[in-house]
Amino acid sequence: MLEPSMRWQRRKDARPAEIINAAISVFTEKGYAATKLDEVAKRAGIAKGTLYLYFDTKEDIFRAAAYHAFESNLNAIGGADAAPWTSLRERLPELLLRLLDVANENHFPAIFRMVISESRLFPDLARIWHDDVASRILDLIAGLVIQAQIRDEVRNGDPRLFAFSITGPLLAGMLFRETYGSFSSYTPELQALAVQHATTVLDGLMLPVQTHGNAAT
Amino acid sequence: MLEPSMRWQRRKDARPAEIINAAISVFTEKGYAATKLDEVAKRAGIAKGTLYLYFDTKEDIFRAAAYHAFESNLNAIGGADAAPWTSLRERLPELLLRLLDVANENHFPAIFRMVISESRLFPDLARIWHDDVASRILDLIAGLVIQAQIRDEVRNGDPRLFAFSITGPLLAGMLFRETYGSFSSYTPELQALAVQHATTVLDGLMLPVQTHGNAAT
Amino acid sequence: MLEPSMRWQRRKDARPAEIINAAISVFTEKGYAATKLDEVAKRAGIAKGTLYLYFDTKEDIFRAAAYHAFESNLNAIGGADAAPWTSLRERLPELLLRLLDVANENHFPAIFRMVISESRLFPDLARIWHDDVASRILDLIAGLVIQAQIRDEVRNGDPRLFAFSITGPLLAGMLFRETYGSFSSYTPELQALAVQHATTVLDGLMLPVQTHGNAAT
Amino acid sequence: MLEPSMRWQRRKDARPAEIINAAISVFTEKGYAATKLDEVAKRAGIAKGTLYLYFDTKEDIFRAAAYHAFESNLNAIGGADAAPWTSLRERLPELLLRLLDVANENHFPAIFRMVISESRLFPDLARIWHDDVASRILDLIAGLVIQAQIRDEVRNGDPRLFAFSITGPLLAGMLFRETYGSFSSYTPELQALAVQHATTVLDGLMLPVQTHGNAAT
DNA sequence: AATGAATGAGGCTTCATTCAT
DNA sequence: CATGAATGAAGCCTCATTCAT
Repeated sequence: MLEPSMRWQRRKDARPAEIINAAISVFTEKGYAATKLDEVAKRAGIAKGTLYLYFDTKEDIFRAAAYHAFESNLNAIGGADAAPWTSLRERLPELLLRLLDVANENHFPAIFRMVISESRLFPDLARIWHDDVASRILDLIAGLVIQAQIRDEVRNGDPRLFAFSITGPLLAGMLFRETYGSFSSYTPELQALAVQHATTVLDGLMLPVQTHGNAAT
Repeated sequence: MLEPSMRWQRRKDARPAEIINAAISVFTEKGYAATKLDEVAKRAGIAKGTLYLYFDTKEDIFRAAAYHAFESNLNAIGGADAAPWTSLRERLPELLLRLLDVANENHFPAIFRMVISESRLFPDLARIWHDDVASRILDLIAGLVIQAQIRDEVRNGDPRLFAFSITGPLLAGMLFRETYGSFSSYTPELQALAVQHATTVLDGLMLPVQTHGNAAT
Repeated sequence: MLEPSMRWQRRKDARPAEIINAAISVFTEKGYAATKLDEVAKRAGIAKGTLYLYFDTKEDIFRAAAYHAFESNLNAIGGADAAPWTSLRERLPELLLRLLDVANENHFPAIFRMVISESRLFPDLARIWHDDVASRILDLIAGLVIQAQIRDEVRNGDPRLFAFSITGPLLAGMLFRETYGSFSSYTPELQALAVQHATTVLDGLMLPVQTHGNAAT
Repeated sequence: MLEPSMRWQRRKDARPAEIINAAISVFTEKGYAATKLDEVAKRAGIAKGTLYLYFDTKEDIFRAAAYHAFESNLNAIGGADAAPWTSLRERLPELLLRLLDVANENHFPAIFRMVISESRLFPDLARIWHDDVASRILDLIAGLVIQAQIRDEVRNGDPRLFAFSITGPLLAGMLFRETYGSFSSYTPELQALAVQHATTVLDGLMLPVQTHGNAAT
């Protein structure tokens, strides 16, 4: 009596998730306008009309897919914050690597790219991504900077701009791979970028000036 | 090796600049798919049919507009390279500010955003942008880094990744403004970001440890 | 000559009355095209698929519903004919009132309206309604008129056209209420119309001319 | 110089009317839902897409067609009112005949039938028809009755219900022809109906009771 | 017999493209 | 050269019908 038609029931429950996953893959690949619902349905292994049993419009499907994609990234952000309090110097390298992992696991680059692409057509989605993902990451980093400033570990300066200095290169690297990855002869290795940038942003590019010799021309 | 930009010079002079400019404005605003040729024609002050006297398809118009937009950025890159050789420390702050100015003058953020958005639909355009704009900027910066490394001004490390450390935050800031600018309560001031980031990336976030001796290795 | 209504008796008993009743209610409310079988099923308290155990197509359901609705009106007509023979003057008022009652009891106005609406799409249904309902009512009235003419009670004239004179106002009143009833500030009271029209059609609108003598009571 | 492209211009001006005429013919024939815009376009001699140069939606086309159809009937009503003041007895016969002519010239029966059919889907249209056409005709007739009552020409009674007595048979006759005309073996001749009904409604069906003989059983 | 999830043909609507003027 | 009315292919969406359970 509990499951009168278990297989169907299970499908019915699973359908929305299947559709959303298919939708995410097509929307991130083609963009909203160039996505045909036939294609979404095909990837979900169903007929076009079946989509409408679970969603009302193409826009609805897109929103549901976006929300879902946002959510996984949103949830992941909290996890990155769990580290114990140590100095920024000790913490930053692993934090950047962890952000990278989390980002890749959650298709962050592709979704971020989609947000950029569709933000004009769906400003509310861009706002949600901004509020729930982008701003949170920046706040997380800026918060660490502020505490390090309080501890006199980090120099004076706008912590929010420091957050851009810290995360910007990784973001740029992700977008580079996402946008040119299919053909660029040189694509940045993100792990290496994270490691090197952690050192760079902490201690700077400059070598200490040699006390006896001269530095530049 | 002659002029790679020759590619899109073809027939350029035969095409009214108004169409190209109108097209750039609409395409960057709405994206390729959401752009209607009616709108392009209206902004160009001509009838829709007239577009077809100069271009064969919507795609052609888009390519021409993109080429033209690329070109202005491409030309601007050379100018940024004209500075005399001084130390990176002296040069970087002004270079970043100059890049910022040049970028804004040439609508770099909007065009970059468009390239990101349409790179899947027009991979060849993304490749051209990559080859002629993105890679050149990175090469320019990486070149400066290499020279500074040779002079023992800059520490060892992958110069290309250093180029990401140097330019990434500005890029991220531009995209932030471009994408969330219309509603974000906090948008980074790019001038301030350039100035602060120049210092940050040169000397690092860290304050020298105030013990008694010297700060870093 | 046997039973023309036999046509739609076929399989009638095999079909749940709930479906037919639900169908009548939806079809008369929305019309054929705007009726969704989902709605019919819901009103019948069954699943949509169950409809197809009893009917082959939407059209079948519509026909069955129409037949059923016709039948109740058809049966009712006979009843109206049961009165004993008296003069038309005595009989007409009560006949009109009775027709009105019978019509309302059998949802005649709504069904008539449906017949009018769908007669182009289902001319065979319109024909059945015409043969079995409309013509019979007209024949019934015309028959009374003819008998009254034979008795020199009623003036010469086409009895069929007289039947229109007798029944037309009531029909118009019903349609008026059916079509504009939901918003008209003035809707005719059908009982009052029947009473007044009976007098009007029997004796005319005109008052006897007041010359010297008097004509009627 | 006045007409740079006269034929096109003329077409552009004429298009809406052509479309509306085609639309009226299809909508009155098939009803709103069963009408395909392909069919409307075909009858208008244009492609489907062309409809959208002049109207926004199917509903818009329907409304425009309905308004146009209403308007011609509305305009016609005024004309029927132009007669000089005489007695109702003298005036009614010609008035009914004129109403008939006017109705037929303006496709009144078909449009009325359409209003009945679509009044649920377009209650606002039904209201307009009610306010501008149906009520006006009734008011016109009721007004004549009232004046005749004031002149002691017509008996006491609700003038509005009298208006139903006067016009209802003609309306019923029109609907009869409209609905069953294609197959009915007997369809009322409307001219004859108008003439006979004028007499009937003025003087009644009844013959004056014979002074010496007796009439009925 | 009953269910209701799934299907896909068909209609409305958009807009790049054509072409008569 | 320029126009803008006209076109029709293509995509979203609905809903009658099917079918696995």
